[in-house]
Amino acid sequence: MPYLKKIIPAPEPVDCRILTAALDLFVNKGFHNVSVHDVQKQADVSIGSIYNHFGGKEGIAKALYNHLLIEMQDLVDCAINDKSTAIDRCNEIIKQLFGYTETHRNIIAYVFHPRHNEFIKDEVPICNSAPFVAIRGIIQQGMDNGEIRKHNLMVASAAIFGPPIRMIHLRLDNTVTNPLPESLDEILVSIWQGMSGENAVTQKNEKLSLVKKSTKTD
Amino acid sequence: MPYLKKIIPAPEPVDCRILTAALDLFVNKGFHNVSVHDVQKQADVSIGSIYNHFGGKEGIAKALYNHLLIEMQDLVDCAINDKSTAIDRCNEIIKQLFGYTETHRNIIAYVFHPRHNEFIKDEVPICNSAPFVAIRGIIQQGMDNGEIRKHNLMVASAAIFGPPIRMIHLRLDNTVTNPLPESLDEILVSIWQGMSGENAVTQKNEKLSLVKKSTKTD
DNA sequence: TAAAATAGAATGAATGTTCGTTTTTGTCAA
DNA sequence: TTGACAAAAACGAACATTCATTCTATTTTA
Repeated sequence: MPYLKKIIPAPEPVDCRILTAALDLFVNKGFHNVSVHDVQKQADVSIGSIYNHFGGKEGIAKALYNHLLIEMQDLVDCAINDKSTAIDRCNEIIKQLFGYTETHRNIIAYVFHPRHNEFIKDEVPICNSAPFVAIRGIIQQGMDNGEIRKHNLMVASAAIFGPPIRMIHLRLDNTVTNPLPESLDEILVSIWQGMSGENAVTQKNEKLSLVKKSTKTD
Repeated sequence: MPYLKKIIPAPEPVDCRILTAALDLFVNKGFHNVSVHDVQKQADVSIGSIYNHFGGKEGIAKALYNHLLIEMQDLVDCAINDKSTAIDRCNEIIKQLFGYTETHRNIIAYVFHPRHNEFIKDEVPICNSAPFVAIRGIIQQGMDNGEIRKHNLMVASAAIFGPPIRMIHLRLDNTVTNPLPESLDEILVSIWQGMSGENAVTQKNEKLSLVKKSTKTD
C-alpha cells in the first residue's frame, strides 16, 4: 500500500526545520535560555546538521536575523510601490506590521527584539538596517514636501513609529489583549492629529504649557 | 599620618558595590553574558558576600529591579504632586525620563530593558508594575476630563509614551546622538498636536486617507 | 565571645562544539 | 535497470569549558 506512505507531507528541508524551531524557541524562551540541544530536539535533526548548516548557535541567530530583515525590506518596498505619499506609506507599513504581529508573531517578536547585539555580534544594529533606513527615507521625503511637519529626522521617526512599535511590544507581552488591527485607525489618527482633547490647555500656534520660554511675548 | 588614610573615601557598603557593579555589567553586556565572577571582580567583593546578600545571580537582578521600580514610582509621584493636569504630568514624566537617560543611563537602560522575564522569574512584568500603572491612571483621568482625546487606554498610553520611549531606546543604542532633553519640546509638540504638515492630505474632521470606509458620506 | 560578614577553593551540572561514523544522494558505466 | 562509488548530508557520543553554587575557614562586628 504505497499510498499510505504518500500521505506523509513532503518533509521540510532540514535547514528550514532548524530555523523554524530556533525562531520559536528564541522568541519564547530567549536566546540564552535555549541550548543547541533544545533546537536539535525540537527541529528533530542532529547536532551535526546544525553545525553543518549554520556553524553553531550564533550562526542560527544570524541566519534568522538576515533572513527576516529581507522580509522586512520587502514589506517596506511594497508600501513604497503601492502608495504614493509619505503618510500613506507609513500608514501602510504600520498596517502590515500590525497584521503580521497577529499572524506571524514570532517573526515580529524576533525583529523587534530590542537587544540583538547581546547575542549577535558584528551585524548592523536593527535600527540602522536597510528597512529601517528606508523608512526614515520615506519620512525625510515627507518632510521635504511638506506632508510631514519638519523635525529632526530621528524625532519624526520616533513620533510616527514610536506609538505603533510600543503597541507591538505591548501586544507581544500580552499586556494588550486585542488584536492590533482593531486599534489601527485610532493609532493613526493619534499620530497625525495628536492627542489633545477638547479641554486641553494647549492651543494651536502656541507653545505647550510645559515650555516656559516665550509664553508672554508671542 | 592618619590623615593619609582618611583621604580614602568612605567605602561604599558591600551590597551597594555589588548592585552598582551588576547594574553596569548587566546593562552593558547583557545579563546572560555576565558571570557572578565578573560581578565579584568588578565590585571587589567575594563570591560568598554575593550569595550572603542576594542569594545568587538572579537575586541581584531582582533586587535591582525592585529597587529601581521604587525610584520610578517616586518619579511618577513627584510629577503627580507637582503638576495639576494630565498633560502636564505626562510631560513632566517624559522630561524627567529624558534627563535621567543622560545622567543615569544605566538605570534607565535597566528599567526599559524590554525582556526582564528572560532572566527574572516571578516578578510583575514592567508594564504592569506600579509606576506604569500609575501613568495609565494619569492618562485615564485626562481622558475622563476631556484633556486627552478619548481612546482605548492602552492605545492612548502608546500614543503618548510610545514616542519618548522610542527616543530613549534609540538614545541608549547611540542611534540618536543628541542628548534627549534637546528634543523634548519637539517630541511633546508632536504628541499633542500630531505630525501632519501644511500639505498633508489629511484634514481635520475627516478620516485619514488610509481609512477607506465612510469617506464619501461624511 | 558569639554572631554576622567575608573569603575563595572546590564542585558538579549545563552546554557549545568537535569529529569519526553512518546514511543518503547523485553520477556514470555496464 | 543495475551496481559501483564518490560527495554531501546527517548523526550523536564524547569532550572541554564555562559558570552558578556550595561549603568550610577566616575576619570583622557588636
